[in-house]
Amino acid sequence: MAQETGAARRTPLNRERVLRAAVDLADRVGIEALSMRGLAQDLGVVPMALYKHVANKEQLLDGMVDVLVGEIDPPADGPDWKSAVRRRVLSARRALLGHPWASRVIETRTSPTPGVLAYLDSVIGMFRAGGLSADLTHHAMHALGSRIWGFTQELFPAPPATAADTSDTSEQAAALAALAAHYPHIAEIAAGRPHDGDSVVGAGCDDAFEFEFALDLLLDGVERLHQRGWTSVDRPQEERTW
Amino acid sequence: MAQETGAARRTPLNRERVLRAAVDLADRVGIEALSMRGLAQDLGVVPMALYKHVANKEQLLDGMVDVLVGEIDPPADGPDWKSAVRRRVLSARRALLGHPWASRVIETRTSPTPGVLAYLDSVIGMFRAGGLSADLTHHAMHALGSRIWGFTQELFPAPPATAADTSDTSEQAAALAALAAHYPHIAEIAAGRPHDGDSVVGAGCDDAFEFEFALDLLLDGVERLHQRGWTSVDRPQEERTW
DNA sequence: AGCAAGAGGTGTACGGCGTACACCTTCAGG
DNA sequence: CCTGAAGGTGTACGCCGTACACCTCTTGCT
Repeated sequence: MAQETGAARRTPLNRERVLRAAVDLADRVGIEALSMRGLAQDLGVVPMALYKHVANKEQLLDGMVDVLVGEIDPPADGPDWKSAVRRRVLSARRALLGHPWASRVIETRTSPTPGVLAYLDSVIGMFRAGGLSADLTHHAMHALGSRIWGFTQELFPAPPATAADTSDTSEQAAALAALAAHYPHIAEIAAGRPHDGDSVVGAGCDDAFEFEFALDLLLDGVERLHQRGWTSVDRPQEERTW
Repeated sequence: MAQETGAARRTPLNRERVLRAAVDLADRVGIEALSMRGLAQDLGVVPMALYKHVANKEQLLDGMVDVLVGEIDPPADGPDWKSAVRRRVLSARRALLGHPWASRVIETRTSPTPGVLAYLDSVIGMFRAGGLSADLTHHAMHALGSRIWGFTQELFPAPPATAADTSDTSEQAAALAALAAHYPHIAEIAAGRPHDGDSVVGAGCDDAFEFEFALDLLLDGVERLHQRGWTSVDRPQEERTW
C-alpha cells in the first residue's frame, strides 16, 4: 500500500491488453476507423505509448488476427476426416463471425502469423490423417481458400440499398422493380429468398446456409476425388473442356 | 490553330482519362500507395482538379473496378451452361489478372457498381438459360463467391519468405527445415509442389491450376445437384452430420 | 542505503493523406 | 459583347502513422 502514492497507479499496459482493446475498438467503430490515436485514447494513454508494445500498425493488425485465431477450437477427432474438418471450420466461423473486419484483415496480411500457420497446419493434418494424399490435400486447401476461416465471401455487402433500412415493404417492392428493369436475373434471385431479415438491411440471404452449402459442395467434391484415387496428373483430359 | 495560344493547350481531363490513369498508377505502385495527390501529379494537374470528375476517392475506386469489369468478354453461348460459365469466368480472370489490387478493391466496395451488377446478372442468366432453378442458381452464385471474378483467394500472399528472393536452393532448404520443425504438414505440402517459379518469390503453386481445380470442383458439384433435382429443402438431412 | 539500468509513458514534430471552399480562366451560345 | 458554366488552382484544415528525445518509475545489485 505504500506503493499507491497519490492517485491510484494504473496497471501497466502489455501487448495482450493492447491487442484486446484493438479488437474491441474495431468491433465498435469498424476497421477503417481504427487508429493508433483512437486506440490510445481508449486505453487512457498517449499514442506513442502503444509503440512500446507493438512495432507498428501492421503488427497490431497481425496481433489482432492472432487473438481471434487463438479462439478457434482445437481439432477434435471425429468418425471421418470430412466431418472433422467441417466441424473445425464451423468453429473458426463461430470465432470470427462477430468480427466482420476479420476477413479483410486476414486477407491483407503480407505474411502469416504463427497462429495462422498453426491453424492451417492442423487443418492440413486433419486431411492427411484421413488418408488424403499430400497432393490432393494441397489442392483442397487452395480450393477452400478463405473459406477455411468460415467466411462467406460476399460478392458485395448489400444489394443496391436504395432506400435506407425502411421496413416499408411497398418501398422495397418498388426498389426491386427498378432493379428488375436493368438486371432481371438478379431481381429474380433477390425476390426468391423471402428476406430472412436477421442480418443488416435486406441482405436477404441466410448466411449460415450459404456458407455450409458451399463448404459441403467443396468437401463432397474432394471426397469423391479421393475415393477415385485422383492425382494431379489426371487433370489434362478435363482441361480441354473448352 | 488560333486556339493554341502560348504553350500547347492541354486536352482537358475527363472521367475516363482519370480512371484509366488511376488503374495505371495502381498497377505501378500498388493500391495502398495510390493517392489522389499522386494521381494528380501523374496527370500533370493539381489534386483538387480530380474532384471535378470523381466525387471522392471511394468513387474513384468504384470507377476503376468498372473499367476492369468492362473488359470481361461478353457471354458466348456454348454447348452447355457449365462450359459457358467456365469460359466466362476464365475471361474475367484474364481481365483482372494483371491487376493484383482488383480483388481487394472489389471486396471493399460498399455497394456494387452498374458494371458489376451487369456482369453478375449475365452470369446468373447463363445458369438460368442452362435450366438451373433460381433457387440452385442463387446458392451456386454464393458458393462461387469472389471466384466469379477469377481470383484464387490466397490464404496468404507468400510463405514466411524468410530470406528474400534468393535463388539459393540450399537457403530455401534450410528455411523449409525450420518451417517443418513447427508446422510439419505445411512443410510437407510446400515441399511437394516443385516450385514453378513463374510468380513472385516461391509461392510454389501453379495459380492457374489451383483456380481451375476449385472452379471445376464447384461447377461439377452444382451440376450434380442440378441433375438430381436438388432444392434447398433437401438440406436438413445433411445438416445434422455433426 | 545508494545507485545504475531498463521498462514504460510523454510531448513535440514531421510529412503525408483526403478534401472543403473560394477563386480564377477559358470559351460556347444568346 | 455578355454571361454562365465547365474546368483548373491555391490555400487551409484536420486527420493519420510514427521518429526522436525526454522523463519517471521500479527493480536488483552492491
